[in-house]
Amino acid sequence: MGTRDRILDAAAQIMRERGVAHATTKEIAKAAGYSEAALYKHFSDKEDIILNVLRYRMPGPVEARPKPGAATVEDNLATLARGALNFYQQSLPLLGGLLAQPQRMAAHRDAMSRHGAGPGHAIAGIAEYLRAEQGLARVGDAVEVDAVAALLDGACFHQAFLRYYQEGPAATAAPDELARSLARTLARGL
Amino acid sequence: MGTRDRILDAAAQIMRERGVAHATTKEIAKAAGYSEAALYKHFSDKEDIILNVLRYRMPGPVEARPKPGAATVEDNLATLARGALNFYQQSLPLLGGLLAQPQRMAAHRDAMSRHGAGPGHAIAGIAEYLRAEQGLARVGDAVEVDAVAALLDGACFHQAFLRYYQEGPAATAAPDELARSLARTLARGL
DNA sequence: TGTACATCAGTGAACGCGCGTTCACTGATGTAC
DNA sequence: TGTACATCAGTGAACGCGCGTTCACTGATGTAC
Repeated sequence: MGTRDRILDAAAQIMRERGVAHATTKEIAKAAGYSEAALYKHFSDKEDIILNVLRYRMPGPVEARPKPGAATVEDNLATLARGALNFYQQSLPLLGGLLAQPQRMAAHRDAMSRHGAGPGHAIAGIAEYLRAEQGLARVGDAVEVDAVAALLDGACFHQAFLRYYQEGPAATAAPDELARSLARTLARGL
Repeated sequence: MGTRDRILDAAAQIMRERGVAHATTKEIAKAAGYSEAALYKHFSDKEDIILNVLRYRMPGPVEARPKPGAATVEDNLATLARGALNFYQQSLPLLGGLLAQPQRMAAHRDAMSRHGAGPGHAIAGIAEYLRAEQGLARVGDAVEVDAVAALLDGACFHQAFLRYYQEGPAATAAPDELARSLARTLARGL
């Protein structure tokens, strides 16, 4: 693993565990095992480090996309909810730093949209899955799939936020029953 | 209006419009129309100012609690959604600053819980309303009202976040159709 | 009414500190002949 | 094989800056006699 990666890993870890405010050049260098000066051999400035963490150290998008037609729709929604809860629980501490500085947020947003990623992307994925199920007649045609996706993803985002708020960086994982009850409730209207 | 209030107003405005990172003693004092030294006649330190903003300059909790039994449940959910969207859109910029510093978050959480307030409080209000409707047989007994409340409030929180992320501090209000489609979709399963 | 003193909101200027950043430098590795 | 030079990752020490904070002070208002 190269120096560059080690620096990004160190910065990401500090941001996650102690918040962006603690991610100073001194702390990042110390955690990475280099001098502060070394940071500047690999990044143009500190902002460059932070933005690269935000770009390349965000947890990957949810892996397990359920197959339309397989299992039950309710179970699949629960799977999606579990993935979203997990994703948001990992990425919130990094996103949090963005909110503190609207101008950094703008830089991040532009970088992400060129990337085709960013928050809100998950909603599109859930809606896409639901539309496929609509094609298979397992979800009613009158169902507003975008609203369902917004409800499910939003609830997961909010729950992740609440857990982070209440327990801090070391927050425990949300109980599996949460994902199931959200899916169960939404499935009633499909 | 006293000096103390003017200082808190100035700090709140800066935090909302430019982020906590810009809420320095210099900027706060300038916006309030006093010297920096004056801040210390009214607050013990800067942290004290920030925490007081978080406590007393958060938008008030949602005002319009719909009456159980009146109108339709769906309309009432839409009203609750509108209130939540509005509330979160105003308070997110302030909450954002908390996420950047877990230790400040802890201080805020303790202060809020002693207060009986804080994020997540809205969910309890929505669930309470739904339970009342259950008593009136306008909502099925099998409905998990806590899940419905988590979905509705979570979606509003998330949408407010997405708008803030995409448009910054001057984000426009969410379209009314959003609140209605969320309510409509949830009402299908009641 | 006048005098002497107390109180207190607010100030200008300075302070130390930690931050991000840059500097001249080192020492290891590669390369030309 | 040995010598001379180039390259480059990484360093220790210093830099300037903006931050939060404190200091001695002012000037207005109140109060006792």
